[in-house]
Amino acid sequence: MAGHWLMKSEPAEASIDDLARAPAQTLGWTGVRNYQARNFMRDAMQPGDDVLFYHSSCAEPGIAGLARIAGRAAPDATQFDPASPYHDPRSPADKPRWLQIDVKLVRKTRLLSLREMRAAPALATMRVLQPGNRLSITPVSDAEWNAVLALLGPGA
DNA sequence: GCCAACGTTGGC
DNA sequence: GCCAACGTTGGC
Repeated sequence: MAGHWLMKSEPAEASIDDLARAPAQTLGWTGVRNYQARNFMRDAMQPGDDVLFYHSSCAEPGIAGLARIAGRAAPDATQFDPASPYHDPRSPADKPRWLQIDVKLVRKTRLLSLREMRAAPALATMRVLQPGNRLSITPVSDAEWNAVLALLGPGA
């Protein structure tokens, strides 16, 4: 069975609508600058894995759509771009420190708000809901994935 | 290896 | 804008 993940994005930077408008409805997930999240991309994420696309740091945080991992982890070019806010001068060119992975839209859903997620007992175990969690990529269990789909409702 | 200082995240 | 939680840095 494919793995499941929740990936956070600030909609001001990359929203579910940006993903829908992207060529092949696919975006490279760049800008991850946390080792744990990078290691998920490098070691655990597989093409075909399911993704909950989560909007963070915005007026209505929550799950905004479903997506899928569309490739393998590869060096994130923004780390070598001095003009990028994600530039990392300490990353060796011959041994890139940061990775990205392609994410392809499955479909936009209704917004499953953070408030609604917190209110759902079936989602209480979700990593993203744990106090103090800041990871931008977190694993999602089969049960959590199914519970999210059930909450999204028919047609989701 | 410790740990204080600092920067970032992200909901509110 | 606030602030708590967390990760990273760097001096020692």
